[in-house]
Amino acid sequence: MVSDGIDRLGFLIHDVQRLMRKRFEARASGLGLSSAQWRLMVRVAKEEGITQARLAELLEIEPISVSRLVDRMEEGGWIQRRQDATDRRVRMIFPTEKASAAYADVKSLAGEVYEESLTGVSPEDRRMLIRVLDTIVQNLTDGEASSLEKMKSKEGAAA
Amino acid sequence: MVSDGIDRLGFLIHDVQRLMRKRFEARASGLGLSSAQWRLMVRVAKEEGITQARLAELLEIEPISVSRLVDRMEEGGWIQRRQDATDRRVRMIFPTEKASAAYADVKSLAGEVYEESLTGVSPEDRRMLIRVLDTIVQNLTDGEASSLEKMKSKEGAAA
DNA sequence: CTTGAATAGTAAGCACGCTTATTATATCTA
DNA sequence: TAGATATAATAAGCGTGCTTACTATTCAAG
Repeated sequence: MVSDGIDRLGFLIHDVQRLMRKRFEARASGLGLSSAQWRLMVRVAKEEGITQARLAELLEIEPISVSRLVDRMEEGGWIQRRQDATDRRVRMIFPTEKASAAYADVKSLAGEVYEESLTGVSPEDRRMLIRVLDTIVQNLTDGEASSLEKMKSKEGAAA
Repeated sequence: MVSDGIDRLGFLIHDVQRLMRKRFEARASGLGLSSAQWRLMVRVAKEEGITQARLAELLEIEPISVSRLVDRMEEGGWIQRRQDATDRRVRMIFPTEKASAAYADVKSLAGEVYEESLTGVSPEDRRMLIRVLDTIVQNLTDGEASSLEKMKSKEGAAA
């Protein structure tokens, strides 16, 4: 019954995440960009001027974690904080020239890691993998009251 | 070509790992046991008296990380360090009564998290998921010279 | 036996997540 | 308008990983 390895799921996911992060960071180490910083950079590239609070929502980490991540990325010259003219509480985040220049390179670097990870995995299995991982995220997100009201267009599937 | 979502693989794996860890720790918080501590406890349960160096190999973390994890677990009353009679460099790790008593409960707790994660996923897809994750681990482990000489019974598949 | 390399464990200090608490500013309400 | 409440960001301190450097001990040569 459990001999299909489901009892190893947590350990496997943990190992896969660790190994993928490790390999990505080994490649990106020349740039001085960590995987956490890359995740944030993707959001900033998609929405320049995004606030830290919004980043915390999207990345699903705490505002304080964003604050310190942004500290280090500002030091590293990847992003820049700017005041919002209408709300002085807010810091808007913009990518620097350096970030914009590196973006495509880092993205293809991430793609390489994914390809290497999936060597020998058929296209059907790849699709299924993504589908199952999406399902797991949904299963673990629903009913967690994740401080987001994103269940707008989701109905009928919840237990 | 990339519209199958493979370009999200890293983010997905990251999210799944984070959510599973979070849910596990929410359940186990009453016990005061983190997921890292649980991973170590499993190894100690399987091989009482295991050394810290061996734990570092099996968990694939650095010896210093084991050292501090063991510090906290000793404080928490989960494990006990004992001297090796024949080699005074070595610390052998033993589970405490408390650990042995909690083991089965925590294990079934982990099982619950896996079940909840996989709600709505067919048995075939579950098997495939485990198989693909195993493949990814192998893909990312081979050629990394992971300080382990575990490629004893592995031949013919390496690039 | 003594020197030198290897091995087991730890210390110090960093990255990135957390919880809890604080400051500054906006907004709502009485 | 004044006071309460909410929101954006940060501070302090912890857990778990890392790198680099160190101590203690064992083992291998000579």
